[in-house]
Amino acid sequence: MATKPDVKPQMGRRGSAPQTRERILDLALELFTERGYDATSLRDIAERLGTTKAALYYHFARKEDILLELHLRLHGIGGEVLDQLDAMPDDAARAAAWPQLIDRVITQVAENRQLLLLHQRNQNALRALEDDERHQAANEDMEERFRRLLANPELPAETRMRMACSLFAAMGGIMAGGELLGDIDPEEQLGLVRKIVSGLFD
Amino acid sequence: MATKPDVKPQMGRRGSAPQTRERILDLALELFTERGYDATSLRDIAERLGTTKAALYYHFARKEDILLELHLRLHGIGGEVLDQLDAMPDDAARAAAWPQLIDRVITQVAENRQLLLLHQRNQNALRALEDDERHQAANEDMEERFRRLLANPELPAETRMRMACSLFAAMGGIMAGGELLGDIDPEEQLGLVRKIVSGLFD
DNA sequence: GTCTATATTTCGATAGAC
DNA sequence: GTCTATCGAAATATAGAC
Repeated sequence: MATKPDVKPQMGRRGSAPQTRERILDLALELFTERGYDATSLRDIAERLGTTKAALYYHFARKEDILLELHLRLHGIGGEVLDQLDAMPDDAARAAAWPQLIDRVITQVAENRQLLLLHQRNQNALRALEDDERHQAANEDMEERFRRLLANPELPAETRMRMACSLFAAMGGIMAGGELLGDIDPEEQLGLVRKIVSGLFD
Repeated sequence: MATKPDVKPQMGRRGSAPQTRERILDLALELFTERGYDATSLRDIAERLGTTKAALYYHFARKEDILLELHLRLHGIGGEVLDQLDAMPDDAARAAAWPQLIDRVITQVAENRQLLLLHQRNQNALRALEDDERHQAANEDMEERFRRLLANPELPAETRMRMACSLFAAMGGIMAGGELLGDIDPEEQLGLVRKIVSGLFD
């Protein structure tokens, strides 16, 4: 019940190998996104990292914990935007503020593209993680909170659908732009998405 | 090289157990979508189907083949729409016809929601399938053909981004509507999405 | 902190009876 | 067409030396 029952390695005193944990996470993020969590073995990670499976187990007790830590980074992303949402009196006010919210979401999505790719391509593994104990707290991820808002039956149907469509248009446009519109300047892409999506609220 | 090198069981003459293959596919579609292809073992499928792993291997030589067959159903969906696209002279004409195309896509998506969920939640497994021989033909799935069109650098950037955003808004709205807007009549949902997305082309 | 070696489990796939 | 039984490979995870 203590706050920190197991102290993690975190960082060694000197420059020994303090950032190994980070290197594992970065590589895992890359591999989990491009071939999927289930299809990525610890052996894959260890090999490409130039170490062994056992070394990974020094830093993470279970394979799940690697994905879990990446999931926590994901939680951090929407925090600012969602706290802003929670501060509003009711869902009607939230719906009214939607256009400004989408604008911030676009920024956040563009800045955290790879983490969102991880989420998008490993929805199943992440959901299994949430069902799997020791994860109750901080379970409030962006998706779930959006879901709750859109599910409110007291808002007009058209309002709700418009919120959903604009969210998908914004996220999809930014996410897909990276691969499909590679010849277009990223900043220009952001501007285009903002302009196009804003057209949904006239 | 023959057209049908291996004759599949298909259907037994009488009512013996002709639809076993279909039952496997239906259950696999359900399990693959809700827990993922990699996380679904043949034992899982066999158990919930009330049979054994070995029985599955009579109908499908490899686990991959089950996913492959479901993938083929997916190919069939967009065919009509995409043939219509191919019949046009150039990408500029295709871009001009985009609003009508989105309208048909909305219909198709709504009618094949679960298959599209399978695709969305198993992108990695499906991509691995395509790299994995004996799948060269019919490799023209909807996604790839859309991708090619949107990647054409000769179209104006805004046109391309508008196409992308409208596609995501339409697909996302329909797909998410099933879970988020369950209290709203599905037909009304379709109408709302059509109306909202059409606002992107004014 | 990282290694070698191994335990343990599970999965995909096969063999052969019925 | 379906079963029992089993093989072989690969994965997660652990033990213990350094």
